[in-house]
Amino acid sequence: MPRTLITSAIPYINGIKHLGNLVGSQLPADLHARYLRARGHEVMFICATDEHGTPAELAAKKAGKPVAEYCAEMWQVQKDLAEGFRLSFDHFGRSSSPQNHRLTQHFAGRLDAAGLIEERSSRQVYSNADARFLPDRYVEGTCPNCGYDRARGDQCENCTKQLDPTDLIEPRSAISGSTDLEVRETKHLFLLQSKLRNALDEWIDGQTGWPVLTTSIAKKWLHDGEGLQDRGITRDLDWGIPVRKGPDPWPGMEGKVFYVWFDAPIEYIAGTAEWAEANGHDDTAWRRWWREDEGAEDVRYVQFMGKDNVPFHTLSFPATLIGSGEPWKKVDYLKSFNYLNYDGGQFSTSQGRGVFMDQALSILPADYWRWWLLSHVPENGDTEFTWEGFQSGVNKDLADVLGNFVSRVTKFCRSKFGEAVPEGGAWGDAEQALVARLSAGLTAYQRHMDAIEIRKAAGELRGLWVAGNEYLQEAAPWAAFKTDPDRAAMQIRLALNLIGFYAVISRPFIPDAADAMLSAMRMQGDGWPQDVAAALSMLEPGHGFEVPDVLFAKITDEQRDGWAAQFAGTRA
RNA sequence: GGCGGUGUAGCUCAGUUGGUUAGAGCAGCGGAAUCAUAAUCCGCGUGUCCGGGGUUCAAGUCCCUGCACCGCCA
Repeated sequence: MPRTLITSAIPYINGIKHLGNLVGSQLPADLHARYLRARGHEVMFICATDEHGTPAELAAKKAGKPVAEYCAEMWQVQKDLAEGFRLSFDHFGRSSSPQNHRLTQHFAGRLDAAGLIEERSSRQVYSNADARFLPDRYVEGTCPNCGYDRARGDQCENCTKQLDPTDLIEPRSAISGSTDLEVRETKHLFLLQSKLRNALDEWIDGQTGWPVLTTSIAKKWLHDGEGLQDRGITRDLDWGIPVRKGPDPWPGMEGKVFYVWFDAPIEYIAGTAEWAEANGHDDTAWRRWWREDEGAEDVRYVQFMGKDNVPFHTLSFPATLIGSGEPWKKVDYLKSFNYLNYDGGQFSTSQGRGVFMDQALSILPADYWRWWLLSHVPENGDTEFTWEGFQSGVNKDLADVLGNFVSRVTKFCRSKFGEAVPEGGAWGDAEQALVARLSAGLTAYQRHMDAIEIRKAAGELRGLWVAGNEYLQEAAPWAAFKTDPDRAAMQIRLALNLIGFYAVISRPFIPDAADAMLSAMRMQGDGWPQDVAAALSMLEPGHGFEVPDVLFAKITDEQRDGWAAQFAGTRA
């Protein structure tokens, strides 16, 4: 059985994600996981929350809660929303887990033993009032260049001049506003990525079939200017994974934690370890996915992420894995996405612009969003979300083409033959032609799904739905019924089978509707169709079914306009 | 400023290694049908493929250049 390891970029903990975040990693990853499971692969699909770093601390402070408590709550919120969108993670972990603590410390220890870590001193701004070091961007002051009084310590947003926090006039803490600041000497660990440049270069050269965008970003960072830079992997914070050398203390690093970007990708591995523990398995259960010397040599590892995450996944994380000197599984295929824009601008978490996951589920079922987002996923360029486009896409594809097909077939059968698959008649040329059409379409669909060409796959799937309507239109069982009831029975028997066929192949996109279709047809729906003719003969005459409720209610113009107005401003 | 991306029908987008009259969905127009969520099916596109040069027997597709928009980096 083929084995596939799938990870989605892990969402940051400080709030509910918007649809742009969802469509850029978790949702396409879920589609792939569901598809491969349906095709009989053994799949391990891991996601988690990314919990460390200053923004989490500040969000917790703003919420008036201890950061650990805040993260625990937000993890639950994000987990529930993921379930609401039917994201089928095998495990949704936390980067703050004990497993990640151990693994992150383990990797740091290995990297140090390999001579890849160096201690360096630097001078950073310390806030006495906040009792903490301030990252550059949390120091505010007046820009020496343009006089803007809210310039940040890394850059002035007004004149875009690159700044050092010590350049600022009248610097103050962005956290407390305190001006009681001083510059202190502090030591940090640096990962000597420069020493791994050749190894990374070789590894990337060995990858075939990666998108040009992915390899070009990696190559640029490897070779541009002075080449790959060494990277600080520790911070002066309380909330994070304490710096340790494996299980041992790291002299001189007391009170410091690892940088969030060092521990976050390791959570992919740790999350799998969390899965094992949660399910009562021992370590071999997760190591067979991650260690090439312990069973992972035949695993295919696919990552999903937005394009902004590509450098970390092509360079930083591989540097950690390669530098460890241990045979950890590295990514085989990296699928990255562009951005989803909202109605002429960007989705924005900080400005609350656009539709957020909780809001989306509060107005429409998950399948509506899944279908539209996946069929418009920004694979080749940025994509635009507009309420008009969403409405027409959903109404046409789901309500008119698929939903109505189910409705017309089941209702016609009920009125003419009753609520059971009718008997009589035999396939003719039209039915054979339909099988040929569906077989070709299914093959194309599978090819696109295998290649993770999501928009093309969605288009092909839609075409298969249309083919059913075309057949029905040409066969016209409502006309045949008057002159040749057996023939009408055969036609409608085929159409009823088609509902089950559609349910199975559409399930990765619209799992709830697919389940409703299967349930109405009283089918299990397990088993991907190997042979279309056989799949369309599964339901025997006499097999009972129900007419389901309307699968997809249409979005009205009033609803559309109301939502457009509701989400035009900022989030309450 | 450096790097990269994008610019194709009213809208959203496909267009593989350059090769016949540039495609799809939606919207629009016309028709068929009436089983169905007023749903479905069929037919209909005179587009400066952003502008300008160039390479070639042949360019939306390659090269140069200009413009517009968008990112990333410094």
